[in-house]
Amino acid sequence: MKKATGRSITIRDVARAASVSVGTVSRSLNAPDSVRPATLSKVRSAIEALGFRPDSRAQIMRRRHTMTVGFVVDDIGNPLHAATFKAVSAVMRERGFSPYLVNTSGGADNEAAAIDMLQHGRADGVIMTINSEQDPGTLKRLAELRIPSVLLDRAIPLDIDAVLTDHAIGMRQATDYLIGLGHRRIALITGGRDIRPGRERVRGFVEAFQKHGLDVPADLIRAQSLSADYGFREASTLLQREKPTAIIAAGNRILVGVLRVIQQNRVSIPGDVSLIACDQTDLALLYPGPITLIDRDIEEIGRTAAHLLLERLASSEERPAQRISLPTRLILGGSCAPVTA
Amino acid sequence: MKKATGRSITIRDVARAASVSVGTVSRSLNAPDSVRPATLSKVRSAIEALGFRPDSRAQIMRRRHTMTVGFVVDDIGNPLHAATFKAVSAVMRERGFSPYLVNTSGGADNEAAAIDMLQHGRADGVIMTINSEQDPGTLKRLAELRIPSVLLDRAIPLDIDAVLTDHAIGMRQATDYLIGLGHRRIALITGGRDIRPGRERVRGFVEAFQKHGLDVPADLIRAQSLSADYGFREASTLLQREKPTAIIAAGNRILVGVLRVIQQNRVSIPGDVSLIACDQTDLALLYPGPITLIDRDIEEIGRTAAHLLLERLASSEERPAQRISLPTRLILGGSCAPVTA
DNA sequence: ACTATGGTTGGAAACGTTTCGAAAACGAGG
DNA sequence: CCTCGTTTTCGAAACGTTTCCAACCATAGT
Repeated sequence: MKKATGRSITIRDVARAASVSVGTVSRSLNAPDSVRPATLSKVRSAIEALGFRPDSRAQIMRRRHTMTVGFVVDDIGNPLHAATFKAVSAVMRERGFSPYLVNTSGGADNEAAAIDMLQHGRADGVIMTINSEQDPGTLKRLAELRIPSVLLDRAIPLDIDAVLTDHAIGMRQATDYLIGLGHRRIALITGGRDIRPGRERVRGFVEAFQKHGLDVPADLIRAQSLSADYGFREASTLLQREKPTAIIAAGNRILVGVLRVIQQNRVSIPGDVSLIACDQTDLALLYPGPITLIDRDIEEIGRTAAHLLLERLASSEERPAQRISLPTRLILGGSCAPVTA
Repeated sequence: MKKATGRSITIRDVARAASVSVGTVSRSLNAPDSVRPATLSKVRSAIEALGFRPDSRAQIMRRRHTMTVGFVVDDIGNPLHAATFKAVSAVMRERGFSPYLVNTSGGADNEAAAIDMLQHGRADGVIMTINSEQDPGTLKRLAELRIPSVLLDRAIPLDIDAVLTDHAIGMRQATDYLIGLGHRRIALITGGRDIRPGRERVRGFVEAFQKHGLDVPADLIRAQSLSADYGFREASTLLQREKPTAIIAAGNRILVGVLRVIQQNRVSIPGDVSLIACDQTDLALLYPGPITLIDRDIEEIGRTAAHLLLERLASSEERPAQRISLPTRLILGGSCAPVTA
């Protein structure tokens, strides 16, 4: 249990102790087969004796890669991001990479900073969910990104790999289902149209009504933010004034807000209003009973992103960006009922 | 939008372009005041023209620090860890550090690997929740850790800073409250005694009974794992066989499992059984109504850990490890009722 | 005995930055 | 015009590895 001594032991110290050259020590570490057993054991015991551990700063500097990949999200409090990261981590670790996560707390500045920090030698690749899809600064930075990257659920006009979810189709299905139950006044609460999931969900929602030749309840569409607060606010005013017969809480944080309103006002689900959520979170699965939801396979999203990145990492040859789109599926819970009126 | 060219631009290229020395370029970057305005602008425009960006690999190698701190957890799917990390991040970022998170998925091996990777030059400091509190290998590695570190909610016989929660007191209070309501057959489900929170919670639970001169319902104590599955299993058998009048689900993942049982078996809360949870998660706040819970200030835990680490980071002088203990408080929800019998 | 041959080893260069001592440039005071 | 003290700049060394090339050493083949 020695104190942290000033200078640390270098490969040179080991070389001297084992009376071999630095090159040999290095090779003993990285290609043990290329050094004679006798020499190897001399080196090994010197390493042991001195307690030498290679300085990864220097290693990273010399070999031009870090064997780490970054995962950038706006809010790790979102269980979806956490699950995705875990899936990514599993694949990456298996292939010898150390994955780590950076939380930007949203904000174009923070996202830019995160990209910057990863940019030059902190990570070999990056998987990210960028919120400032439109921010010119961010876009520029992404364009100039020199390491392989994969975007999650975002589509930007750049040559970058992406793993997407078919939100439009999923939403159309869900809306369709509600319409089939006789609902017409269906409210949709979701994220802003400036970011892909919001845009696509609104599109699917609208398409479902159009397919049936029905008027789109445009006044019931609230698409501005994925936050719990937004969900709370919009659900409050909707339930108070517009009285929809069904609500689609499209975003797992939004669901938290919506459920808060439902709980506070003792709204009965599905008695007073039908409810559809997105993604299997603890809350959606457990609430009073399981909520009907638009689900997707988060694990697969993570794995797909990881593999996409690994491909790029492996072969340095250029190839056009890939966009892989994964489906959703509707899981029926107990939160929807036919309209009685 | 230039293609990734083979060799990248170095400080030497800039020096040549601006016809100054490398030293001057370096100083223009790091201490602009020490270079004449005329020279500075020459250098700046050369940098601009060439699109030079310093290679942080080399910077890290040269200056001996990375300005990053690692945050190690076993499961980032746990909302508590996520919240703690966010709090840590906020403080650290403010002070110029880039925090990042590593998920070990539990397992002594993975934890050891994470520590190893941070160890040498990946991070300047580390905040962690180590599950293998007893694992000799892990312990050894922690003892040899050469960078400042803070342990969260873990106490090991080593000279390491730690931020702890007063689980025992919190649990004693909660148990006390239930006893006051007339409960005697109180079940406790929590993590293993080999890890601090489990150990302390059991202690507090036992103390509460002893204080009242009551027999401890030892058969109702289930302390082995903090997982949702464990919560589910134990709640199932408890409700089926032992019929407690109250359950304390001490651990937010455990709560998920317990609620699953409650939902599936249509157990009425607090009609059939009273329930106390730990920590303000979405689920605990919203379930059917807010659950009575043993709460703690996660933000403060994160901030405290961050500050502890910053202190060590700032002054390199040795000082004995600090252990800071933070309180819990009981928040009354609607999940507890007096026993009627 | 002498030369190929193939596996090992030594030593130095390189990676891109920061830093340090010395040299140069500058401005002011005599 | 010279000297002195301050700023500013130069150039090289250093950080701890990896990697490359040349040198070395056996052994086997002739």
